[in-house]
Amino acid sequence: MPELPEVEVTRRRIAPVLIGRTIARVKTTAQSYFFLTPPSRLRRALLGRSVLALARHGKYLIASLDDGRELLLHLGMTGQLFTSTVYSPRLLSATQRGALTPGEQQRFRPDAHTHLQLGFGDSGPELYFRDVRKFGKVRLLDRDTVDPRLARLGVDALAAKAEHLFASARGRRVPIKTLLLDQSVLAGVGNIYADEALFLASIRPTRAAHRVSRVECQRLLSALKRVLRRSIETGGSSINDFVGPDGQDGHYQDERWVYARHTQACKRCKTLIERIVLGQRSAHFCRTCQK
DNA sequence: GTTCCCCTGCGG
DNA sequence: CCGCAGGGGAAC
Repeated sequence: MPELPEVEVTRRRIAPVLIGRTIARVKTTAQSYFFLTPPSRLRRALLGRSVLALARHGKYLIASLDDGRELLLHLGMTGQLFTSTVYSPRLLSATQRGALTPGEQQRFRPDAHTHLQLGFGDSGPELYFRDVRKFGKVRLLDRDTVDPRLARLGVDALAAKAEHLFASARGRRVPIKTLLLDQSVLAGVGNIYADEALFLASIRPTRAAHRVSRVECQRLLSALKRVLRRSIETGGSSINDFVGPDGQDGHYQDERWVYARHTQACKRCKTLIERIVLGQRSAHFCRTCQK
């Protein structure tokens, strides 16, 4: 679900309510592969700690603890990180939503999908990490240890240079979209923004990476950065599950050109947007605008 | 390189 | 019942 913009929106809104507060209560669900660090160890390690800084690399959030350790967070497909002061229907299942009378609000109640709850030594809001599908990840990193997942990440997409993309594409026969989604090439790009950037650069997602010229790589990366920045500005994309940490939906979905618009007319040329499958993921494009 | 898997819920 | 979902890793 969340790509770079949604993770960055989350980081910016969570940081002020997380940094500098002493963790006084930790609750977790039972062990599952969501926990790369066993929940019992996580509870012990976090108690009494505070967070000094919250950074992002690609789709990972990295909280620096005051004892030199780090907490890695990944939202996977359905991860939601938010505070107890928020309310959003996206935090409820459809059944629960249906039981609400229109306009009714209720405080979030931690449920079986709320895998991590942090309470603090003041009267301020608690922090929740909820994830229905459990594709998200939490890991405690000891001082001076390197997480192999982080180590494999390429340059953050917002900091990348076109020459890097071109060099990474050379000799690669994979579809250009598959290359964009490769986190060891550009960290942070996911399905929505790969499709959107390829549309804006007029390149078909299926084109072999080595057939994308240097100039096209420049256009592609510049389109990608533009799309990512604009999405951050508008609070990210709320198409299925994403809810901002303050409970607000993002609005970038209103500006998309192709993602999940298959069977609808291209906003530029009226050709029907197509949906194909590429590397087990859906890809959306306009065959008139993209070559 | 593909292919399958992890998991839960929604909508046709 | 089936297919689908902003993720990623491991196994052929």
